[in-house]
Amino acid sequence: MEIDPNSDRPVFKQIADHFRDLIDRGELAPGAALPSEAQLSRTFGVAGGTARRALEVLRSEGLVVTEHGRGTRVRERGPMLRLASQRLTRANRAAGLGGFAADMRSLGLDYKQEMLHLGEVPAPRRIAERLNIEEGSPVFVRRRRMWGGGEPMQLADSYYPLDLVEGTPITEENAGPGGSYARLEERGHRLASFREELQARMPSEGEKKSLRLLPGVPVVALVRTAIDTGGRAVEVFDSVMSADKHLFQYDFAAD
Amino acid sequence: MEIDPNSDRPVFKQIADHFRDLIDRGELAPGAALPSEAQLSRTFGVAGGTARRALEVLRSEGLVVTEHGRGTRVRERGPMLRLASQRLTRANRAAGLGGFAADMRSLGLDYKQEMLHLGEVPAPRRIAERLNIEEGSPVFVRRRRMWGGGEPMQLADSYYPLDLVEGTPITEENAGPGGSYARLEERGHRLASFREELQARMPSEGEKKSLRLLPGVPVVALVRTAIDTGGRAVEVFDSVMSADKHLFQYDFAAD
DNA sequence: CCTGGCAACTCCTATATAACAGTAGAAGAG
DNA sequence: CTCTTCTACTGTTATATAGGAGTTGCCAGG
Repeated sequence: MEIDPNSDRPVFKQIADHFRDLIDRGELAPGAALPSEAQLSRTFGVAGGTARRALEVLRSEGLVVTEHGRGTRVRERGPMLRLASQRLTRANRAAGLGGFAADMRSLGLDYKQEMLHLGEVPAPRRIAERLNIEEGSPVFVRRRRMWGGGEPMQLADSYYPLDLVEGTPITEENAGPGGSYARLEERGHRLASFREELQARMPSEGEKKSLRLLPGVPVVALVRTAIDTGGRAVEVFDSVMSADKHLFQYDFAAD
Repeated sequence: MEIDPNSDRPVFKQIADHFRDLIDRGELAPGAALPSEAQLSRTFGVAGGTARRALEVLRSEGLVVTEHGRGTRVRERGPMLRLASQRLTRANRAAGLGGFAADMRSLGLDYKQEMLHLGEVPAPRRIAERLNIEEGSPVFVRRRRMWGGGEPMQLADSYYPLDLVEGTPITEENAGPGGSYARLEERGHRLASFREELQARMPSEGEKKSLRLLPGVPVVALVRTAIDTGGRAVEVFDSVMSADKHLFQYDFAAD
C-alpha cells in the first residue's frame, strides 16, 4: 500500500480510501481493530494530525467507531427492526400491547418505556396542522423514550385533542391494555386509517445524546396521523429514531 | 458572546454552539455569511485550526455550506418533493408519464433522465431475493440518474426478469408512453400491489459525487417491488435519493 | 472601453509540538 | 490473594506555522 503525497487527492483521504476499501471488501471484519493514530503516522510517514484526519473521515462516514484510550474498530451493526405498515392493522393491535412493544417482542428484545412528559402543551405548528386545530391551542402530549435491548430506540411524542383523552388512562403513565388506540376506540372513535410521513436527516445535539447515536448516524423522523371513521384526526404520533436500527416497509395496492 | 477556555466543553464546540444557536433562532438567515476562519480566530482569540474545527462541526451537521475562496454561509434548503404512495395508483399512472416525471411536473421543475446503463447483469442478492430467483442469474437492468430543476435527484435502477422485457421497449432507452409499468401490463402482467422498503444512511463516496450531495446530507434508499395479479414480482426498483430533497408519505387502512 | 495582472481575501492541506485524559495491564504493597 | 499505583499505551484538544489554491475587485496599460 502506497501513498502519493503529490497526488491531487489529499493524503488523509488516500489513507481513508485505503481502509474504506479494506472494510468494504471484508478484509477488515466488523469489530477488527484499525491501527492507532501513532502507528498510522509511522507506517505511512505522515504527521499525527494527518493520520488522525484519515480516521475522522471514516468515523464521520459511520464505518468505524473509536473509543478514547482503546482505539478504533470497524463498526458492528446491530439487528434492524423492520417496521411494516401491517403492524398497525386491527388484528395486530388486538393481539395486545402497543405497536412498539410488539415489534420489540418479535425481535426477542426486552422492552421498556420511559415517560419524559405527560400533560398539556400548546400545539406546535406541525402538530396543529395535522390535528386541524389552531397553532398554540392546548393539546395533551405523552412524551416518552422507548428502549429495546437495553438501548434507546426512539423518541416518541403522542399528541391528542384534549376532549378525547380527558378522564381516560391516556392521561396517565400506563394507558392500559392495547395502548392508547384501544382507549380511543372504546370512547367511540373507531380508527379508519393512518398516514405516515417520513423524513431522514442528521440528528440535533439533543437527539444525538438522548438516542446515544454514534457520529455519522442519521435519524428518521416519522409522523403518524390516526384518523377515525368520522374523518377526524385523533392522534399525531411524532417520533425520531436511529436510522441504522430501523427499516420501513409499506405494502399498498396498485389500483 | 463569551468563550470559556476552562469549560468542560471544548472551545471549538462552544463556538459551534454559538452559531448553531444563531441559526436555529433565525438570527442568521439562510444564505447569510458566517465570519471567515481568520475573523473567528481573531474575535474569539483562538488559533486558526480551532476556528476551522468549529465551522467543520456546523458543516458536518449540514447547517452551513462553505465554498473554497468564497466563505461559509447558512445553508439554503430547496423545496421538498413529497412522494405519496398514491402516486402509483392506476389512475395516476394512466395520466401518462412515469412516476418520477409526474412528481417533478407537479413541483414545476423540469425533468430529465440520464441513462447510465441498459442491459443484462447478474442479479445481486438484494434483487434476486425480491424477484424470487437465484442470486447471480441474469436480469435486465435500466440504470439511470433522474434530474429535476437542473440537479440530480435520484439514482434509480430498475430490474426485470428477462422473459418479461425481451422484445419490448423496456430494453430501449425510451420505454414508451406511460413508462415501463404500462409495457408490463400490455404484456398481460396487470400490477396488483407494490411493496416499498426504506432505509436511511450516509452516502457512499460514489453516491456523494453523482448526486452532488453536500457534506452531512444522508440518503434514503428505497426499494420498490411490483407484484402482478399472479403474485409474481415483475420489477424491483432500487433507488437512492438525497434525504434533504425528499419526504415520503403513506396512507393505509387501520383494519 | 476592455483586458491583464496584481493584491487581498477566502478556504485547504500538512507539519510539529504540547498538555491532557481515558484504558489496561504489570508491578508492588498490604 | 487482593487492592493500589505506576506506566505505557490509546485518543483529544489546542497551539503555531507554512504553503497551496480558488475568488473577487481594483487598477494600470493597452
